[in-house]
Amino acid sequence: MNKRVTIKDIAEQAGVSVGTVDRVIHDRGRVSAEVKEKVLQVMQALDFEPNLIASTLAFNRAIQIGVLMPQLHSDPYWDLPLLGMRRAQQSVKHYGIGLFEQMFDLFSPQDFKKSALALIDQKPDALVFPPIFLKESMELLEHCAEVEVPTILVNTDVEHPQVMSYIGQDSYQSGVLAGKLLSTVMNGSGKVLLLNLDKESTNAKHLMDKEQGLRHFLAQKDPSLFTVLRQDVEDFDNPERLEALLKGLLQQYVDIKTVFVTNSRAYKLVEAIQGLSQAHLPILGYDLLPNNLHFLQMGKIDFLINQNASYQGYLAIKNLTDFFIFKKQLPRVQHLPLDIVVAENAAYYLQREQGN
Amino acid sequence: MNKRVTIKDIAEQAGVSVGTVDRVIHDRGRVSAEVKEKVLQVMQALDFEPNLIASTLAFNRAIQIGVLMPQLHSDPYWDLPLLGMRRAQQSVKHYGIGLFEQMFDLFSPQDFKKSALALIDQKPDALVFPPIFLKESMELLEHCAEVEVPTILVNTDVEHPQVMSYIGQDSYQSGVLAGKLLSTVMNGSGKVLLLNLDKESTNAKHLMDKEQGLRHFLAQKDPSLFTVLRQDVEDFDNPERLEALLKGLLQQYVDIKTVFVTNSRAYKLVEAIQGLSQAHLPILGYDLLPNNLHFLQMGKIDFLINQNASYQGYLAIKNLTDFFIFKKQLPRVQHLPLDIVVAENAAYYLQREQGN
DNA sequence: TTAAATTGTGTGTGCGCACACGCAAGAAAA
DNA sequence: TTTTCTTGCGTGTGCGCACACACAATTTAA
Repeated sequence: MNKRVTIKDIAEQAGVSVGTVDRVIHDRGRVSAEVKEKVLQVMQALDFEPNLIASTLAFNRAIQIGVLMPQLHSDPYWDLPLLGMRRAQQSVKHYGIGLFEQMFDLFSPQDFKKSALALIDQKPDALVFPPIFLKESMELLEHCAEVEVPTILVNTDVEHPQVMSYIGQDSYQSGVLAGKLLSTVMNGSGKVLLLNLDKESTNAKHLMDKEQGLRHFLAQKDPSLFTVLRQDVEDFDNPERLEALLKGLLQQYVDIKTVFVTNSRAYKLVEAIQGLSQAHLPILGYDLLPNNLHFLQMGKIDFLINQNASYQGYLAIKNLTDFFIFKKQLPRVQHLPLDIVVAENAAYYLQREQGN
Repeated sequence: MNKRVTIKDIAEQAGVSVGTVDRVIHDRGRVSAEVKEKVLQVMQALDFEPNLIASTLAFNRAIQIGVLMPQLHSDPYWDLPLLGMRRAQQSVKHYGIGLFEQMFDLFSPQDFKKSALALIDQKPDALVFPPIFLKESMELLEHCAEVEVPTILVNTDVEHPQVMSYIGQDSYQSGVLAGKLLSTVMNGSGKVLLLNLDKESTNAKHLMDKEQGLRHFLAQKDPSLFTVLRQDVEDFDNPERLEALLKGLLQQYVDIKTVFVTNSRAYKLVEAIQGLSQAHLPILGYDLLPNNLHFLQMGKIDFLINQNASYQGYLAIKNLTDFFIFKKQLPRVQHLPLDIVVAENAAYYLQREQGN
């Protein structure tokens, strides 16, 4: 049990005071070149690792993380990352990490902009948000650059020097994975109905990437056996229209063997076609929303790909703690696992979503 | 930003000294009933949460966790939890958490016993081990009870009052999951060849549970369509015998449509039957060993169920940190997710195994 | 009845570090 | 030359808590 090396040890060994060592460590200047060199040398020799516990205690400053997220309960998917962040905050609050939450209307770029400004006004030490609206997000990042606020993006990535880290899904690959799963249930050939149940522009990039991934996978398997039919539905909250649409498509294209819902709204499809009595139509969707899980257990949904939305939020806060408290470098991109969830292993993921 | 409540605040409010508050908090006695009551009341009223950072700093005592694991590199599976523990230790070492590692021969109960005694002699503050040998493990737990060392089990659970927590897989459910996956690739009917590539007794319980899970799932689907053929192979390190065995079985039972390798040794099967030229035989195995992943990418293995062996070790250490440092209650049982890993989503899990 | 043990309380020190301040010596400006 | 700045160091305090110790007031034992 060799005791840990402290700055006091360094000071003694180097023949200086702890104050000087401190100045070297924090590069505060006011140290002669020779002394600085000597101290660094001793630190190296003794393999000094600062005691982060003592450090944070002495630092004694609150770190406020600004969080800009869609209004809670406006969409079940978007609740997940926010709840993950709150859980993470609970577990790191003793480091003095706090959250400023600012919500915006999921479908209003103007509100996003307004909320962003309100948040920046609070002078947070860091910022976390999903760049749902590209133009407004770039403006926000510019603003962050000016006031030097490091930023973590969740859900969607965007290229900008101010972005310290992106935490989220790999949409293309999740399309590939969907292709793999769907092809195993299609018995050799058939058509995949790809349903985008989303408003234009909100997630355009992700949806396109998923489609690409799916198509590439199926093409590489055998383009003559597998085909894809895409259908965009902005009016996804209208069950009657959805049912009619699907009924029509299934009549028109008898080789539709399976449905790929490209976001977390598979449950809306299932709800809409409850009445449609016909042979089981395998459905693949995304994310462990309560409604999705319900239909998964009932056998109405066959696969869910879990994008770990809750964990995205959790990680964002954890990473910022690593950055501020433990002085760690963060990776520019962190893709989360694409969990394949079926009825038989859903319980574990659900538990994790809630507990972390 | 309402400042956090400190024991000093409590002391002032209660009209006593901080020493007294301290005695109340730690229940050290030497406080009159009325004063104690008053202090507790004030703590409640001010919603006092101790500053764990300051607490661990002042506590200033190393906590040593005894780790009893199979010899490193004796079996690729068993490396994973140990490496997970080491990673976890790195990330919590500033709390003064250290590991005493003691290795034992995976196939020798005597050596297990000897190593256990050696470890206990070091007087660790807690103990982590997989109860591979039931009898010897119960003895060890008795010993732990005497010297009052709390214990966390990994990989396998055992009922004993001294067991604070079990972290591991749910074998039965993983058999169910295997059944689900295999039935989707069997196209409606067929025989599953269940291969236990293990020495008697080492993991008997797990293997039986998995078989049960598989059988129950298939029976509930349709017992007339799906059958299971079990084959135990202790001599799994002999590729020739393995190849001959499989060849024979495939000739004898032409309806074998898929193979379920019940532990991490699927790669041994694949290596053995490389030569066997025949139609693709879907294989399901366990765990993200390098060899397994290699064959997964090549398409020789179709599914791996990830039991998160590395994460088991990681969690064990993390949980003990929560227990000792953050005074958290631990759940008696923590089942880890059963990740379904295919070539298309393997990368993420691999990354996590290495990084956590 | 006196000595010894116990109970109830306050004070003080240290954990390792961050940071403000003080102070001397030399450099630059007046 | 005197004054003001700058550079290069050391000292001191505090972060919030754990724990040892001191000491008076009892209570118990001898």
